[in-house]
Amino acid sequence: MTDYLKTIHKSKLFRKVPETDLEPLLEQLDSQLKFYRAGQVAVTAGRRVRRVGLILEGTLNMYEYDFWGREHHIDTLKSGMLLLENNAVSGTVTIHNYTAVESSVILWFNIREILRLDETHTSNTILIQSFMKELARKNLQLYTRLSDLDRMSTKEKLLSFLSKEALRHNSDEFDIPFDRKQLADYLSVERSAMSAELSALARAGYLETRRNHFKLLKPSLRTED
Amino acid sequence: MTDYLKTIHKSKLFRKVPETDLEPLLEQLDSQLKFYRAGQVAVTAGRRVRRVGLILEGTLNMYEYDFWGREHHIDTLKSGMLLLENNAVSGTVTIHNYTAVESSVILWFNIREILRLDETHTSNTILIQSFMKELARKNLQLYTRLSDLDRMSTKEKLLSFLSKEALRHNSDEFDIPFDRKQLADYLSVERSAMSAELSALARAGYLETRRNHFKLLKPSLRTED
DNA sequence: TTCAAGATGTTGGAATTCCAACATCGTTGT
DNA sequence: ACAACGATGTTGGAATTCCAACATCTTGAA
Repeated sequence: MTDYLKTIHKSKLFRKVPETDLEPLLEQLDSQLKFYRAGQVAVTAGRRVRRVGLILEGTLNMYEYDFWGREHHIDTLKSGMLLLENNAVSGTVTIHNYTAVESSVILWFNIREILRLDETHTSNTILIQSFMKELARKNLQLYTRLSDLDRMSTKEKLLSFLSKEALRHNSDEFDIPFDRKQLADYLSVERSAMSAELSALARAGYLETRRNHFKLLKPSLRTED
Repeated sequence: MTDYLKTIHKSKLFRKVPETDLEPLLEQLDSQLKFYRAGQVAVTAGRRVRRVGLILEGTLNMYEYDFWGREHHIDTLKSGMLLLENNAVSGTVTIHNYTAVESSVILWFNIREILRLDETHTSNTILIQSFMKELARKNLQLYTRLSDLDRMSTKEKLLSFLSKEALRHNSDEFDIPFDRKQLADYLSVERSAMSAELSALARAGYLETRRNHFKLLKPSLRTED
């Protein structure tokens, strides 16, 4: 564990815990390091979850099997991210599987331990604050993508995404963090069809784009061309 | 406030707080009741959020405006549900608007107050537990829908949704909580096209359905017909 | 029981999207 | 400068979805 104390202390979750409190806190949380080889299954769907995982090193693939046994990719989790945080808090069974795609290290800890009524150290409160912020951050992130996918056409998905990017950058001109293929995956549409739709939107005067740079155009401005 | 103490105590969030602790706790949280007429705007996008809202009575419409000024419905919030919980925790600005669709009552309270390092009453810890569970529950709910929408065709969206319903009911035969129109909205597809796709799936041997009752069929069983 | 309204299924043409194939553009390494 | 490769844009036919219109089935009220 001591080998990874620095890494743990760099994570969003434990960053604000005073360095001297970290080791006893981890002990209180009944935490444990586990090492996974590339390809090794870390978590299988169907198990009741008690501990949260914090990825210290490596990358995990998060996926699920449907009723007909087909595998579906959900997300790729990288160093610094949590896993099973929701099931651990709510004490539910996970429907997801997790496999290491490269050699990985996970810190497992019992977050509910921190909520015990009789233990109220400062570092406990700090950890709870950080943990809640992580849950809230994830919620907002899921809401954002959900509102992009909750559209009936590629055009509307694009406009939804670009609208929020403009809001996020507080400007009608901005760079997006995706290339075309990544954007198509994010919106769950086919790359070349999306590319065609972007061209159509540009022709229609909604925007200008080149690579990952975008400029959105207001209808009122468009008519003044 | 006293008029609504019973309602508050019935909510998921405050249910587990001892009844005698409730009123002082609400005071500690700097809480406040607000009343909204039908049609009245409760929250406008762009404001930094400090308090969480708990809907005690009524219904709110949650929506956003895109860059081009078009309004998009996000969700309909009913009695017992929280609003702005994520922005309040993370201290961020909300991009959503909320309007009362009928006469409504909201309890506003400062959840961060509960996380102050110097205040550690039992009821505080209980509230934090309930609040975290709500965040986690919402996260799981968003993940569920997201994985249904993250498909390229109506057929795949349906199979994803039905798979998880089967898992949830722990049975290949179950009732879904939607009628056809609601299901189409949930999956962001057109009702009649979805209806046609369901018929096609039934013909192809994936399932049997009548109204909101479904029975999923395994390929292996299908071939034995 | 009958009727009316709502829910569901079906159909055909228009529009969109998928998909594969290929052209063009940009970047990187030599 | 040039070649190679990856990213992006374009195109056409197949497949899917939208959309409107209508038929049929269910449910609840009279």
